[in-house]
Amino acid sequence: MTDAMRAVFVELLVHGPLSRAEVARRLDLSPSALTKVAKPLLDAGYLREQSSDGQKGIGRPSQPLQVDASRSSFIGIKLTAEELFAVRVDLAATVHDRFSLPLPDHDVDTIVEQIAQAVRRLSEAGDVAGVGISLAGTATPGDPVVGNSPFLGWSHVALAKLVEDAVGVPTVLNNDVRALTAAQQWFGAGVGHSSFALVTVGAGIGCGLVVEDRVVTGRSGGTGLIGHLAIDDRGPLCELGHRGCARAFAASSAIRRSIATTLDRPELTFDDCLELARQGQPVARRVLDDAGRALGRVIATVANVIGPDLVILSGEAVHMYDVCADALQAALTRHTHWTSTPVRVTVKPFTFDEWARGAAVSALQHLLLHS
Amino acid sequence: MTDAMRAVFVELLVHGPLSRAEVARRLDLSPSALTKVAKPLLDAGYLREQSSDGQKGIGRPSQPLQVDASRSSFIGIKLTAEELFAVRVDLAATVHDRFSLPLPDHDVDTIVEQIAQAVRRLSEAGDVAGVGISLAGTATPGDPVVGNSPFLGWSHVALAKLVEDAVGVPTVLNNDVRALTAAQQWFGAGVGHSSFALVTVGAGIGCGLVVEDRVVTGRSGGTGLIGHLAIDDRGPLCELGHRGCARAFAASSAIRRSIATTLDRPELTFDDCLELARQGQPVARRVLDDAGRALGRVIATVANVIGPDLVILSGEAVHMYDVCADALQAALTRHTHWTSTPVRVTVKPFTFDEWARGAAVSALQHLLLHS
DNA sequence: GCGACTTGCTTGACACGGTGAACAAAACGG
DNA sequence: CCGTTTTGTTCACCGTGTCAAGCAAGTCGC
Repeated sequence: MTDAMRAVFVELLVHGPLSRAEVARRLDLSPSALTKVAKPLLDAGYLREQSSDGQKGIGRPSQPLQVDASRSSFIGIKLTAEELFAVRVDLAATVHDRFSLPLPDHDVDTIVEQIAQAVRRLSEAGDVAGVGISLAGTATPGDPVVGNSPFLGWSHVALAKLVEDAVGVPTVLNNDVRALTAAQQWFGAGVGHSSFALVTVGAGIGCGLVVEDRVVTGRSGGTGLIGHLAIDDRGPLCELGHRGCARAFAASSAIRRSIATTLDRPELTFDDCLELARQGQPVARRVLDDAGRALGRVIATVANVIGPDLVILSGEAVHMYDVCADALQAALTRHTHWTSTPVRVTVKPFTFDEWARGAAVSALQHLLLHS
Repeated sequence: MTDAMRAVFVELLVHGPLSRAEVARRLDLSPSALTKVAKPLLDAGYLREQSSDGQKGIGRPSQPLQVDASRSSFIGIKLTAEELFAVRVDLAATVHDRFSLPLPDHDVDTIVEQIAQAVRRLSEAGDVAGVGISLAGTATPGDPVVGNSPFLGWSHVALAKLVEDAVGVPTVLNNDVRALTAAQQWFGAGVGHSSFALVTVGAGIGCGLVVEDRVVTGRSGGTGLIGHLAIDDRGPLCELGHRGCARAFAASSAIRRSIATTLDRPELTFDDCLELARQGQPVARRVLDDAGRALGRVIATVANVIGPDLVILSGEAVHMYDVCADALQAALTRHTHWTSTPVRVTVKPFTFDEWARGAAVSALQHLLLHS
């Protein structure tokens, strides 16, 4: 696998079917290089030649090349405190199968065994080229060790090596938000943008960054630690005792708790709260406006600091967006630096699969680019 | 000039004298490649061979290579509303000469003529390989056009082309903070860090970023727009009407004004104010503590978002650091995300030359890497 | 309907940057 | 003085991509 082959393959994988000529232009290669490079990929079945373009135009019609996505599979696994979610995806990151298992305890051996079981179960349909594991905490592709994971109580656990030994498949670790960012970069709203941010809302608030086509890994794996960004020092308290930080305003649990306690209706779920706000219930309305404002300000802060082309909003609680969109956009405009126009915000609907899918894409990316 | 030659040259330029073997290891090249690559650079006089290492050790002693910094010169120019500051530097970014001119008006032709005059004056001592121009506003190396410069009242001015035509030397534009960041990356505190942030304090508050060894250029050239980051919505007003934004707390003019008006002593300079705070004058003390807190929070925000190895603090007003270090560090610790340790902050003394020097380094970097 | 034109793709000779193996050089240490 | 270690050089070679040329397959104009 030469550099050019990798680049051609990735270009076709990410930017869909393209003619050789077009790929050559994009990668700044000669047309002849493309014939030469595409040949072995076609022979090996990684690429297919689409019959005709359909596009009428002057000159010889192009014969677009396309990646045969079914040519190999990856497994992605997201670890949470209670459960393990696994998916099997093809090269285009389409989910073909899923599986989940409870995690009875946080013992390393137990978890490795559960992971191995999930991998075996999802490998029944055919060979798997790589396994990606994502979790909240410090982990990076290229390092087989989980640095620190508060929710599992782990530090310095060589998880990738243990799993590799157990299942015999190359294994890549990553932080969950960064994995999701990788998925957006190649197969989501980030395609075509060399620089974007992904902001997630859910149990917490996270942020992943892509700068000049590279997923950013900060010092000791920590980037996008915006959950505790201070918004208003008279706001509600978060679990760490900060007053008015972003997650105290906008995390789903904080929103639910705030509305449920004020209304003295402890049975309310998060979605009930959204519904109340939609109906105009004043307390719910106010809490969600505050949440929207906080998110708008978080997004503005990220946008001011790094100047991304685009901010993608996602996470388990993104569906709250339509309830607080006005407050969010207003705050975004208000806090955007005066020399810029507000950054474009794209809302990406979320299913819980996304976390595991991100892990799979993370493995795919790493194995494709660094081996 | 092959890629390898460029890489070797840059490695030697930035990381001082190194033996061929060491360079080969760092750049992942074979030793033989190094002999081959170094030959033409030595012959052309761009590299010199240091006689002996001095380092005693086993094995054949190494013959370190070193860039002959005097081999070529660059001119850097910083434009402000009233004046133009120019310096001539060598390849190691050492300033050898300086020159300044007033800018009678902001007419494009006038300014081009003044720039040409400065370049001619500084070229008397010998040929110049490139000119870099930095200014507050949107400009990037690689684009000959100044997108927008509020203080000059310019938009879409092809300054680089005009200057190139006038002086016959390749010309590179850049935003001033980004140019300063480039200088720190190759010749300052950023050397050896693949990811760092530069925060400047002075008339405004700015921020430049280096992520994975690349100076970040955001959407339409805007990165690090942290001057108006909201700190406390009960704080002082800035000139744009924001209450309690970073520059309303920590810009030098804001600090001076705040102390001078409270004490009703309009004659006080910024440095007088620092002296008062040093002596414990309560009003000055409070204003500078607030400024330190604001800066600490700005730094924490940047550090949380991108996770740099290091934050370099600089700018015309950095010398205020020793007056507000405690407040700054306290705020930094308080607002750093709980899973991280506070980022290391390095204070870089500042002379006004630095802006122009940054412009020169910016040109040097761009011409070396992209041609 | 035929040639002119345009664009896509392929072929084969070739240039060139970098590697690997072998070796020379320059120190140290017993 | 000879092994050991590390640095640096030489030279044959290989592999990757370019260049020039030509073929392929369509549209356009007359």
